[in-house]
Amino acid sequence: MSRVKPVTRLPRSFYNRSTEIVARELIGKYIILNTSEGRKAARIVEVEAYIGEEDPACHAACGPTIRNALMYGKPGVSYVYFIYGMYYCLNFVTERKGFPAAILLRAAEPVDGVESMRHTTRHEPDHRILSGPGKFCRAFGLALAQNGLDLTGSILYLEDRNEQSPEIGVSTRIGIRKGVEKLWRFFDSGSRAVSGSQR
DNA sequence: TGAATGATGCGCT
DNA sequence: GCGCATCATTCAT
Repeated sequence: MSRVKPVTRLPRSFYNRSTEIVARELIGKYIILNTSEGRKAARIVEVEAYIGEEDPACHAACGPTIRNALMYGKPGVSYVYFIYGMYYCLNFVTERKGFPAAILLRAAEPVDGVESMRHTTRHEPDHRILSGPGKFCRAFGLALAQNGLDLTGSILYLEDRNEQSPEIGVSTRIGIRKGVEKLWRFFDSGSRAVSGSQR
């Protein structure tokens, strides 16, 4: 007798907790995007936490601005920003309203809609298509139009497929100049889709 | 296998 | 004007 594993959509209460805990638990969860183009899904294997005004690498380090206002808002919302003149990065807002924190999605493994993602990179094996925050957004077609989406809605949301938890690796964050010492990068140490090195 | 570099535009001071 | 939570390419070892 086979039992179907329960699949649950992550509720807002999941995001309304300590960002470090949420980031660690996001590894192995699934991100789903439904658009007129079709459905895309991927398994999250790498994230970074950006926590509060005391974190010099956090966009909220200089206090609230128009740009980072979403990080001060309610948890369970997407925060998309444009960087380096070419790339978008997707974040999930965490913690209570008024406390600015978010989790950057850095890498994932393609699950559904792989064909449409493959067109965004050239000569890459499947497990590298989503291996980087800019590459992920490009493959998923995410841009500023997807900024501020409610992750408890039906367009963009995360799923817990109740799989066995992967082995979690921890390291310093990548690509930042301030706040380098914080061990706030979490990844699935068994996944080839993790960006860069695994140390 | 790793380090250096150019492309590129927006938000902030 | 400067700096940036990047990527792909080039050049060096």
